Formats: sequence, structure tokens, C-alpha cells
Amino acid sequence: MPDRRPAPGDTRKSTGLMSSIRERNKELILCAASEEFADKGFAATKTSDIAAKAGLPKPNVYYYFKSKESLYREVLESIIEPLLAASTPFNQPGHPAEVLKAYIRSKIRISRELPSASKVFASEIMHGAPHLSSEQAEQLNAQAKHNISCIQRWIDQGLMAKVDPHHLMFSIWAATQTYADFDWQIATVTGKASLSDEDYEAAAQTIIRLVIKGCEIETSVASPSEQVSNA
Amino acid sequence: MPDRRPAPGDTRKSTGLMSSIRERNKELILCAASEEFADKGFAATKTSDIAAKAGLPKPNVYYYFKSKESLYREVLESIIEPLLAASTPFNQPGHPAEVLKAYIRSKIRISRELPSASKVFASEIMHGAPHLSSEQAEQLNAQAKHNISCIQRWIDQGLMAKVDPHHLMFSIWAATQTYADFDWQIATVTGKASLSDEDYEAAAQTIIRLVIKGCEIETSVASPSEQVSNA
DNA sequence: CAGCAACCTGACTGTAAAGTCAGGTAAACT
DNA sequence: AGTTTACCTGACTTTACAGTCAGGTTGCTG
Repeated sequence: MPDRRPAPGDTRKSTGLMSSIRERNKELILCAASEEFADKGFAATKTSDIAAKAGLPKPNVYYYFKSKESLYREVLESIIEPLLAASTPFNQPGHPAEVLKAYIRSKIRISRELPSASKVFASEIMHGAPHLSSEQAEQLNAQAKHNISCIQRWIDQGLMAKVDPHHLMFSIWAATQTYADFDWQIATVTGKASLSDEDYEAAAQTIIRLVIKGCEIETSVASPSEQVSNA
Repeated sequence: MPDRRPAPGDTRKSTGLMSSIRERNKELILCAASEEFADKGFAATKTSDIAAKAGLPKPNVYYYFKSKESLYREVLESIIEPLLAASTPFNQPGHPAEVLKAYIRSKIRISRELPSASKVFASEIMHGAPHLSSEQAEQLNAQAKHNISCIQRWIDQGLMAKVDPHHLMFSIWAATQTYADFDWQIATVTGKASLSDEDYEAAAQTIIRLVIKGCEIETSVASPSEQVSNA
């Protein structure tokens, strides 16, 4: 008796097209899974809850996905490409301020538009990336190192102040990511259930200001007396 | 037959002192639990692993703690006081730059000295703080709001630039917390297994620079031509 | 409209881990 | 040295959930 279940990601018939049912259901499940994993974490998420949120019975989930883990991996994978894409400003020529601004805006956009996958990714990293393949880790790491060396070059060329590139990147990453990861805290402190366009704009403006001002080369003009220098 | 197990947190005899065995074992278990919960999250942590890490058999854990959850709650609770204490600079008079610097240093110190509890706390917040009591949430929220209104006052008094206080706090919180939460990423990108004194100092310096420069009032002097304004 | 493949699902199994217990040992006090 | 009370633990029970399966239905293709 042959396995009646098509391989995951299988294409139907000789055509390269999936049936629309398959496409739609996989999407429903992935979407539900993103939210559940983001809300509760991998271990605390029940496949039956994913199924319920997708409006399907549990075995249906296993019809489309090999296991809870492979489903999780797909969610995780879905955020990697956007994450790498956010670094494109560093991959093209540009002035430091413009590149950094574009990068910050991309990162904020990801936190806003893909909050669940962002959170799943953050949670994964927090726990030591046990599910990330070494290729994926290497890709992300390579991009991060490239961005950092790019900043170092700008410093060497005198285009920006001597700000430790590693820590600068960590701060940008953290400050932008926080809008996805710690949405509960942000909602509690601001008193808003969810942030508006203007709120995200203000967030981007604030982070951009900190980064751009922080990277500006000191002029020889002394700062006003009531301001304390950065000892 | 009366319950032979003393109530959690019970004191021995008529004296106010716990037996030293009790004290030592509770400490061993709490310490092991912090690390396990930080590494894997609440749901993925096995009480048997906590016991193993503490060098005790599993039932011993239940001799000192009512349940896995109450153990988790104690770990969580242990970070709240340090977290509130970090805000003391805001509770005493001081110039903006000094207060912000002291705050950033406190936060970095917590990330460094209590990395596991920090991570547990972050994970808790990420998942919507389901285990945090409303009093604890309220306490933290009140302190956050106080800090923010403090910053707003400085802005109104013309002591610092108009930087959105909410987003400023979120950035500081994120940038400092990241050294505990995303230690794996930091280790991977820097290529160091763990950060040295100098690394933490550089991290603090970088964040302080971004924040202080970002909060400085613009002087009327135009910025150098190669630098792009913060549009 | 027949036949086949894709899709669906109620009911089940296996297992892992939380939590318990009964009975033991060690320490402290008298 | 005897009694009490704290401390310890191997072996057990219970439960919840990942994953399966056998048989059904739907929908496409010829």
C-alpha cells in the first residue's frame, strides 16, 4: 500500500501548480501557527490549537505538515528572507545617514508587518537558535558582519563618528525589534491596544534621531553649558 | 495524618531562622531553575532537569516548591526588585544626562549580572506576561510612566531636545536588555563566547552616546555638509 | 458518470513529564 | 539514647498532547 499522503511541498500532477485547496489550507495553517508560536512559544503551543485557529481538525494539520517541528521551521524560515532583505541598504552604495535610516525603517516595517514571525524568530534566538539550520545562521551572521564592516569603513573614511559598529548594530536591532517582541509592554505603557501609523512613524523618527545624532562627527563647537558631556 | 511538608517559605521552630539545609537547597534549586527557564522557556523546561542541574532528585524540588509554576513565579519575582531599583536615578533630582547615564548603566549591569532572570522576565513579557501578578505589572508600569513623565518634564523645561519619551524609553530598555536576551546572537556576531568587562563598557558607552547625543538640544550651528539632516 | 486521487476526520495509541506517596535516613534537641 | 521533626528518594499514578490510522467524502479528469 503506497503512502497516500503527498510529500510536503509536493506539486500536483505533471503541472507545476498546487491545487488551490492545498495552497489555501497550508496558508491558513501557517498563519495560525505563526500567531500561536508567537503567543506561547514552541513548546507551549498545542497543534490542536493551531488547527482550531485555522478552523480545521487536528489531523488536517498533519496532512499538510510532517510534524509540529517542521511547521515551526517553516514559520521561522518565512522571516529570514525579509530579515536579510532589510539589510539591502548596506549592500548598495550610499551615505551613512541614508543607509542607516533606510535600514531602521526596514526593520521597523518588519516588526509591524510580520509581528508574529518576528517574535518567533526573536524567541528562537533567545533560546540559542536550536532550530535554525547552520546555513541560515551563517547567512544571517554573514550579513550582520558585512553591515558591521561597512560601518567600520565609514568610520575609517571619516564619514561618521567612532561609534563601536557592533554595539551600534545591536542597539538598532534591539530598538526596532522591540516593537514586535515586547508589544505587550508597549501597549501597557502607552495605554494603547495597538500602535497607529503615527506611533510607528514616531518610533522610527526617535530611533533614527538617536542613531544619526550618535553617529555625527563632533564639531569643534562646544556644547551648551547645561549639557553634560559623554564622559 | 497531618501534612508533613512545611508550607513554602515556612520558618523553622519559634526562631525566625530557616535551617541552613533548607536555605541552601532552595537557593540551589532557584539558581538551577533560573538557568533552565532562561535557556528553554517555561513550557520546555523539565522539573527533572532543574533537579539534575541542582544535583538533587526530582521529588526534592517538590519538597521545597509547590509546583513548577510557583518555582517559575519565584524566579520571575526575583528580577522585579532589581528592575525597579534600576529606575532610582529617575526618583532623585538630577540633570537629564546624568540620570539617563546612570539608568543605562544600571540596566546594563542587570543584563550582565542577572542574565538568566532577565531572560526569563523578557520571555514572560514577550508572551503577554501571563504569570505576572497585576500588582507586579502595575508597579513596573507605574515606574515606567513616572520615568516617562520625568523626561517629558525635562523637555518642557527646555533641558533636553524634544525626543518622544515613550519611544526613548523603549529604545533604552531594548538596547540594554538585548545583552541578556540575545546573548547567543551577540556571541555569534562578535565571535566571543562571552563578553569581557571592556565589552560591557563599550556597550554602555555606545548606548549612552546614542541617547545623550540624541537628547541634546540642537545648537543653531549648521551641521557639516557631508552629514545628512534627520528628515 | 466512472474512477481515481486529493482531501478530510473521529477515534485511537504511545509516551513523556508533572506531580505524589510511602517509607526511609539524618540531624537536632532533651 | 530516645524521640521528634526535617529531610530525602525510588517507584508509582495521572494526564495531556504529539502523532496515527482506517475509512469516508469531495472534486477533478477523461
